[in-house]
Amino acid sequence: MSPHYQLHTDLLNWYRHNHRELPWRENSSPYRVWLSEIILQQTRVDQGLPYYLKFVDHYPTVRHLAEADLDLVLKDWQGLGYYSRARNMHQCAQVVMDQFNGEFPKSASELAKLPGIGPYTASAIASICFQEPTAVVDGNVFRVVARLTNSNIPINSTEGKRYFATEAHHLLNPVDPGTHNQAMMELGALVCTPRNPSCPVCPLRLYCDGLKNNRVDELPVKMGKSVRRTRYFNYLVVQTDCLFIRQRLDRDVWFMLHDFPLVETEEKVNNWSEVISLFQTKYDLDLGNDTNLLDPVHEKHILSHQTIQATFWRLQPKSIRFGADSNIFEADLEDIEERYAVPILIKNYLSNLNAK
DNA sequence: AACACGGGGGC
DNA sequence: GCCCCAGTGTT
Repeated sequence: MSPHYQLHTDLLNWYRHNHRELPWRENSSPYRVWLSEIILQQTRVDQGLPYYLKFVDHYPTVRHLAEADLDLVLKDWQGLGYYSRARNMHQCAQVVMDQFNGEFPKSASELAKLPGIGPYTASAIASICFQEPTAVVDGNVFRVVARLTNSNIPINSTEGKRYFATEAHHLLNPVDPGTHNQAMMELGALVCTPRNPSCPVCPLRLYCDGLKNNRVDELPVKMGKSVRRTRYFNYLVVQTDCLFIRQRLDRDVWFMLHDFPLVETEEKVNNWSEVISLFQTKYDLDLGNDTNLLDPVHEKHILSHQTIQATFWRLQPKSIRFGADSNIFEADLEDIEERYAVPILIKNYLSNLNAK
């Protein structure tokens, strides 16, 4: 019998009575578990749930997803963030179709070779769908184990990753690893929360060294985060019947999403003449006479590693032309709504445009 | 080993 | 308005 038998029993009893009813937990196929895990990486359940339902609806099987157009997949993903997840998910579906005959591999080590599937997602699918005894280590598990073991090792250090993965493996319930893993994560989400955890009702309170030492509020320990750089985006918004947009194809944030013709500057640009000059240089912009120049709109958009100070330079030209080698094209609002994925910064701007 | 990659919620 | 959350891939 496992030395953690009583802990396992208490945890599973708590899970049985307190877990949330979520669609991917009923009749879970590997495809649906995979879909939910990809969507829920770095994403709260509340935010990811509507996306999960949309993807199951639009792409009921891995074949549907594999055969779908990437731009439409990105459009369905719009707003979730970390768009490489959508690209890797799409590619993964194609690999599963082409190389695995439409069936997900059953072991964590095989799963981890697929695009977008790392150690966490591989363990989640293998344990939940195929009962492989492999421990998941997500942010919840890091926190639960750090408190349980009263460990000061930073969870985002190399040593921490190794240590907490080892500890999570020792804690794993070999009888039902899939449910155990889900219970650990659910405990972190509902009870052992980052702030104001509910220790008095925690099923593991009697086993928790952090609680015994009154150190729950100090755990887990984390190393300092890097600084955020500031970038200045100058967007040219051509307000005619259509809008001029472009797909972002450089190696940069929001890869493959769409925004407006853009000149990035080191400093904030404050006047129209400088903006027009910059666009003439970069895009070979040809602006007719009698162009109506409107007041610029300023928006600040904060990402995890950068702060984007965006200025929307709005103009209403009689005629306008961009150089032939740019990938700028015209689309109306309806097209953008239906077909072209845009960052939230752009979506919000367009929404305000509509409201006025 | 360090960095890049979004967006939303809590206080 | 600021702080926090956090898997995977790339360099």
